[in-house]
This record gives sequence, structure tokens and C-alpha cells, in this order.
Amino acid sequence: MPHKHDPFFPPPGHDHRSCASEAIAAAETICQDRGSRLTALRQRVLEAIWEGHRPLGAYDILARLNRNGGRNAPMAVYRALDFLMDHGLVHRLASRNAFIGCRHPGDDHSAQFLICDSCGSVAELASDDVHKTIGRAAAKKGFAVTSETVEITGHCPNCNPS
Amino acid sequence: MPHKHDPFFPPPGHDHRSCASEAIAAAETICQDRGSRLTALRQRVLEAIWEGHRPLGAYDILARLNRNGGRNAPMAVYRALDFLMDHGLVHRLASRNAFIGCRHPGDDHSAQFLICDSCGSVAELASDDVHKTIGRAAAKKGFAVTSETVEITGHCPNCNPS
DNA sequence: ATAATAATGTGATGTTATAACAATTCAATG
DNA sequence: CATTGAATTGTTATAACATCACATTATTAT
Ligand SMILES: [Zn+2]
Ligand SMILES: [Zn+2]
Ligand SMILES: [Zn+2]
Ligand SMILES: [Zn+2]
Repeated sequence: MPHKHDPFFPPPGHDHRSCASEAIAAAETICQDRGSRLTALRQRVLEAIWEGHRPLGAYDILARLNRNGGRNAPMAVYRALDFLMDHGLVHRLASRNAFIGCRHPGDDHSAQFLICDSCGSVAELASDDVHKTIGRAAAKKGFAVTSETVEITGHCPNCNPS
Repeated sequence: MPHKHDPFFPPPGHDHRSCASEAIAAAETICQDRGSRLTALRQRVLEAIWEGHRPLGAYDILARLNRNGGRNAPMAVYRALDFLMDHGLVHRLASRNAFIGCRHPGDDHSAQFLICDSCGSVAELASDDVHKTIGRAAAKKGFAVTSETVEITGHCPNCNPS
């Protein structure tokens, strides 16, 4: 199911608690459905990621985890991220070495990311048109697609009032 | 101008010398036109990259550079790569942390990359259709595109005889 | 309770990329 | 040619990102 809030790039002042709580709730449901355990550590990592709509590096997440005297090691974060990615709750942005919460968890989707150069926020597009066009272009060359990385930089509507 | 060889994914046995020599020749022309210097170091990096159609990591390139007793440091490679990328002679594959020679040097193009999971070879697509579809999808969300990273993995025609 | 499995802890290490500053080479000018 | 400023390269150190290997603990199933 799509996100409750509509704004694609949520404006600076939006009620972000609900973004985060929706994401956590969706994660719990998905993990239950799949018989997986959303442990405290994994949930804390997911919460750290959902502190905003900006991608975070693994070590940024680690710092947030350890803010109040935590003693987690990088491995803990990477393992949690692997779990969250396996469950479609988090995406990795290859062009940034960073991670961001999925806005369409549960959907089986191929995503494209719009990354704002000004404010750093990221929106997740799920354009079937883009996906299919890529598939056609690849097929024309005899290439069988298994996965796509589509990351687009530019200026978001909040930073680009046209 | 497009590459002389047609095969999009050059077959294993192709005459690769001409791929490399064409690329070097194009680089010389482009640098002359722009009043830039294709120094020995830069050329050696470009040659290393053109030893094949597989992407190479910066440290792979460094190893090739230093094969015969060279003493170059990583910085030398990264600086040469920056130069070559600025001049549109080399692309970086974000999903691989690796670099590959551009097959359309001189063209002002937005590229997509097809990366074979079996043989590791990479082909550079320059699909205007993909480019425009991405532009439309982004515009629909009020996003102004400045650059795109499109990297597709799967199986190339040489590895996927259908 | 026991045993198997899953998750986490821990320390070391591997990999990719950049910072900072010194030395050298190059091209232009007089 | 000699001078000079800019571009390039050398050098060392360090930052940033990611994984390996193995020990320990927690959870689940029998
Ligand atoms: Zn939000
Ligand atoms: Zn913005
Ligand atoms: Zn070739
Ligand atoms: Zn192949």
C-alpha cells in the first residue's frame, strides 16, 4: 500500500513522526508475515534511518545508535542493514554509499531515487514506465535484466520553486 | 561518432587492440581540442582501463600501472581518473566502485550501463528513450534532473544464448 | 533440559577515496 | 635563455566504507 502522506518530497515542516511510525509499523507487519524477527537492534537501525528523509551512511547510523553510550560495532549496523534490505525495508544508494528507508515496503517494486543536490533529501519513485523502458532498451541489445540501479540527482520541488 | 566495431557486447574473441587504440586516439583528439594534456600517466591509466571491457577498480588500475616496478600511489590514479572523467573518456560505475572506458567519447551523452553478472563485461547504452523517460518521470514529480546513474545487471548476449 | 539455529559481540583487517603539502615539470613571457 | 606562474606529479598520512573470522549469547523446537 502506498504511503499515507501524499507529498512526494515531504516539505520541511511536515509531521515526520508519522512517517517514521508508519515505517516501523509496516516493518513489524512484514517481519511477522515472513516469520522474521525485527529485533531491538534492527528496529533501532530502522528508526535511525527514519529520523529523516535523507540517506545516512552506515557510520552515521552507527553514531546515532551509540549516541547515548552505546558500544555497537560497525558489523552490527551492516548486519542489521542487510536484514532490512533483504526484507525490502531499506534501500542502498550506490551513488552515495548510503541507506534510506523504503517508502513502498511490502510492494515488490523496482525503485528509482531522486536525490536533491540542495537539501539532500531523497524521494523514491516507483515508475513502471522507467522500469519497462529500461527493460526494452536492454532486451533490444540481447541483455536479460536482473536488477536496476537508477539514481537521479537534481533539485527537488522544495528547493526548486518553479 | 559511434564505435567502429558493431558488437555491442564484443564477443570474447574480438580484436581488442583496435578497441584500445581507437580509444587512445579519440582521447588524444579530444584533449587537443580542449587544450588539455593527455600526459603519460593519464594515458597509461587510460590504457590500463582499455585492457578489456570489464570495469576496473582504482587499485586494480594502480596494480597494472605498477606491474613492472612502478611506484605510483593511489592519488596518482584517482587524479588521472578525475581528469579522464572530466573529459568524458572514462565513466565510474557507482554500483561497483569501478571505472570503465567510455565508448562514446566526445559525444555529450547520458549513459546507461549493462553489467553482466556472468562474465563481468559492461556495455554502455546511450538510450535517449531511457533518458527521456527518466526526465519525464522526474518532471512529473517537480524534480529538475541534473545527472543520472543507471546501472543494470543481468546476463549479456554472450552469456545468455537465447 | 537439550540441541540446533539465529543473532550479536568483538577485534582485526580489507577496500575505496581524499587531505595536505612538497617537489617537479611545463608553457608563456620578456 | 632566464624568469615565472600554473599545472602536474610525488609523498605521507588519514578518512570513509565494508567484511572476515571466531567467540558468545539468545531464541526456538524437540
Ligand atoms: Zn517524513
Ligand atoms: Zn531539495
Ligand atoms: Zn574490445
Ligand atoms: Zn556475459
